[in-house]
Amino acid sequence: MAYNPAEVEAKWTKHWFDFECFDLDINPDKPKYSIALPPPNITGNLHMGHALNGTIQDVLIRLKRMQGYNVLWQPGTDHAGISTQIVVERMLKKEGLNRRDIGREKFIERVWEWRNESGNTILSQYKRLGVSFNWDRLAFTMDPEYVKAIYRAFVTLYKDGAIYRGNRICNWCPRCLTSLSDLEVEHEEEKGHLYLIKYPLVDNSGSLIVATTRPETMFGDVAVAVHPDDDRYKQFVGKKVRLPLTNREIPVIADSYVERDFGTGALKITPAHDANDWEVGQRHKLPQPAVIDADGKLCTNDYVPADLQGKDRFKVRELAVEQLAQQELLAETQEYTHGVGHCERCNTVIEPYLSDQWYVSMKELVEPAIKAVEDERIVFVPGRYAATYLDWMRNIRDWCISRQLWWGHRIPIWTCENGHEDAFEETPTECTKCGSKKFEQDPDVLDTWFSSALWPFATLGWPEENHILKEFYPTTVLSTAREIINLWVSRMIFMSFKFMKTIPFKHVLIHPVVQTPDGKRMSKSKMNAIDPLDMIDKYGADANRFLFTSMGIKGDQDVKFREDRLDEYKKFSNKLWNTGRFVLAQLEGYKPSGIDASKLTLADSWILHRYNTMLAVINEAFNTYDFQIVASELHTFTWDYFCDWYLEIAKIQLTQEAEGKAPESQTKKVLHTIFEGLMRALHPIMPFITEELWSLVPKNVMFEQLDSIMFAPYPHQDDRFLNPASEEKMEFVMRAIKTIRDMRQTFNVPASAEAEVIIAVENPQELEWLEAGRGYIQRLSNKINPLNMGAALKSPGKAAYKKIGSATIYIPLANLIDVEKTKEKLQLRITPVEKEIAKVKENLERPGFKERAPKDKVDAMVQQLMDLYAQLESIKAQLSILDETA
RNA sequence: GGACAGUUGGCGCAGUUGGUAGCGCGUUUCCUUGACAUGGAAGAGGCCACAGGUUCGAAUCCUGUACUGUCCA
Repeated sequence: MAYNPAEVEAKWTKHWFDFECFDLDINPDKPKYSIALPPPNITGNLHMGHALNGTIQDVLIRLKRMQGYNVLWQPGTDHAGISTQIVVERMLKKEGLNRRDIGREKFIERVWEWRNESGNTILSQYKRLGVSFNWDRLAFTMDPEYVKAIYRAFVTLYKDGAIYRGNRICNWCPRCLTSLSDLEVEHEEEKGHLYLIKYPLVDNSGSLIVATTRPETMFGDVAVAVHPDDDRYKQFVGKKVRLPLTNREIPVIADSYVERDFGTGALKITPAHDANDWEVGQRHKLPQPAVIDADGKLCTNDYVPADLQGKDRFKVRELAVEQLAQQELLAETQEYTHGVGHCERCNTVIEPYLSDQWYVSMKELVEPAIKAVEDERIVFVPGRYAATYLDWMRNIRDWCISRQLWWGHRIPIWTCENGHEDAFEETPTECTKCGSKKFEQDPDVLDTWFSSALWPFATLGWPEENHILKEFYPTTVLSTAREIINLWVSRMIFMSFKFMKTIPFKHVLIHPVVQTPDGKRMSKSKMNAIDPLDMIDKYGADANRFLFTSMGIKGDQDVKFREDRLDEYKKFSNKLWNTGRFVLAQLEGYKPSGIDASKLTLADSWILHRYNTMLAVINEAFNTYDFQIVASELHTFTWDYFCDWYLEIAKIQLTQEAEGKAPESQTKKVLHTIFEGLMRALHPIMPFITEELWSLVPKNVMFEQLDSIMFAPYPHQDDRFLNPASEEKMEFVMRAIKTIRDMRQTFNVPASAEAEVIIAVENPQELEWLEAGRGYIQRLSNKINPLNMGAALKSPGKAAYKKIGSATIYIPLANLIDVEKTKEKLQLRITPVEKEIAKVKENLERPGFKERAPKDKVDAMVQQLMDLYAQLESIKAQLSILDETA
């Protein structure tokens, strides 16, 4: 019977909500653990990054809840100024309207309507993953309480002089019609051209050739700059050139900003349309004529030739180049690849634009935030990302926080009729300076990241001081993507120091980027993104979560997404399911009770030992966020040890017991202990299937009362069941079994044929071990009859044989096999062993080895060589026996 | 241009302090045995990107090169 994830997932999602399992429960006696979910944007859809990150956080939250912590996982969304505005503007466009047609107030109403209908899509998508958010605490950056926090923060910073208005070049998106911070600009390598343009000297003594990628800005040129030490141009400094196409005269200046090796070493200076040029212009007190407007069109003013006014900047680039060529002022056009800034949201090419914007001064804010990471009060995992963060923070520039949008938090700066400007947390009634009652509010809104920067404490109620903030702040872990380190993590840290006087979180987990199977970044525009919801439909939420867990944190930067890995974990879900069906069938009517350690069989002791050592390993791996280890340990234990070996042995023990051939065993108790515990151990990773199976397992009274496995304790190593000796014994027995299986196949003994097996054992201890495992050997080595084991047994003559330890295993071949085929198979085994022997011999005979290497290493290698010789001899002897048989 | 990371069997990845290279998928052979064919058993398959260096010994440590990816300019 196959596992059906859809059914189980729907059932338990409903149960968890019906029983309010996800509501915040504050128990003052428990230690606290908290995580603030990086708020997805209301226009977003769940992508692989969300799914991976959501899984990591949920694994931690479920683990800590089971480990007895009082956990808070704060969910919510952010209002995403630009993205949301774009979405609603697009809807208006379909109605033939734009936002100015309906006005600011109506427009914002429309945005709220859209948000209330569609803004929680991503949260319901998260639900499919099984995340255990505190769903009763959903927050939104436009909630009235949250807005209070933003205005408190803004006004405080303003009063402290940390927020100021600046007139300078900002990143401008001519499509969104707003400024952007440096981080919202994406640089892409693009093939363009480097145009070499002749600027004739006014005194007719020749011309300077300047290099530019943007000839359309030339109308705003106010100078040509050369490096002061550049001998090629020294003589021209102070002279004037005539700006082509306009005939305006501009000076040649010297500035060490110019790179002599770039282009021709002569640079046009356009202060209004280039950030670096703006600085050069400031130094030389040059004017800043604007020639491109907010829409990205050439201005209608005296600087721009009449025939180009009002035309698009890219069109003008073509036209200008054409005209220059006609006038023989275009010296050369070179192919040139360079980085071009694009709007992160709409991909329009960014236009550097001179305007008034609001800035946050970073210098002081950043200081404690840098120190906290240097002192490791905040730890990045993997640690190398601390360098990324510190590098950014140490070279940080002031933050442009105003956006020319309507959707967002309107900047709370008000100016009275007499021109007095101030910041207010609430709409002012009276000017603080002149008592005027007439005000106008700044039209711009705040950068969405300004509000996100307050997320960890604003969601907990700040600026109100309440017990939740007190109990759960600072949060424990922040888990996020690395491209967000500068954009968000850094800002949360300095805002937390400013307003909470402490760190916002202790550990910052940076998860890998989920790439396409061929190692490319997934993106909607490239149409190569894989939808995690499709994957959940196809393979189940638990399989997806297991995959994400195995991608883990560890040290990886990128992981390639491959669907066949999901298929593997779907199979694992199915394996668990069927294991559950088998175990539950055995446990019908079983009442949990303690294990009597004195009655354990070899296999019982062994599996209990393995189980408990695994628990120690995964608990340790969780502490170091090494989720790969957690996933692989659980997978290996479940499948390779519990299913492949113990369950098969349990069948033997239970049959013998049922037939009265053995005394009452501990088998059911062991099956119960391990299976029940395994469900709890797997639960943080695979919440659905473990909840279903656990609900069916017989449980003790305490567990029976719980609404969910998520409230049961997480298993940990129980020292009473540690038994390393059982491992040594059992491994020897398993080796014997594997050897017999191998021999049967090597010698082509048909699976249906009963074979006699004789094991001669010199070492009495090994004989004892094999005797303890006699029943297992007989059954698991397939159709063995009879099985003779003893110290003084002799070779039965014409038989296949193989040595393990002091034991020689014989299988009389009689008429069981095809001699020629078997010889071929054996021949193939000689070369690898001979190669190995040569390698080890080379090691041993290497000059200096025996003298310098530690003795145990030398001994081990000698032993190894002897084993290899024995193997080789054995194969050769087998061949000669086969020859005789033929 | 600067920084970080990766390069191990056909594919995706593990390899802790240097000491016979492991796992999953795929592949070959065998097995319709009452938990599971989304399964079980046994195999085949690798000079660990390249070039130097340290060492008795390097996938592992150091230096450089190439390619891939990401972040920041």
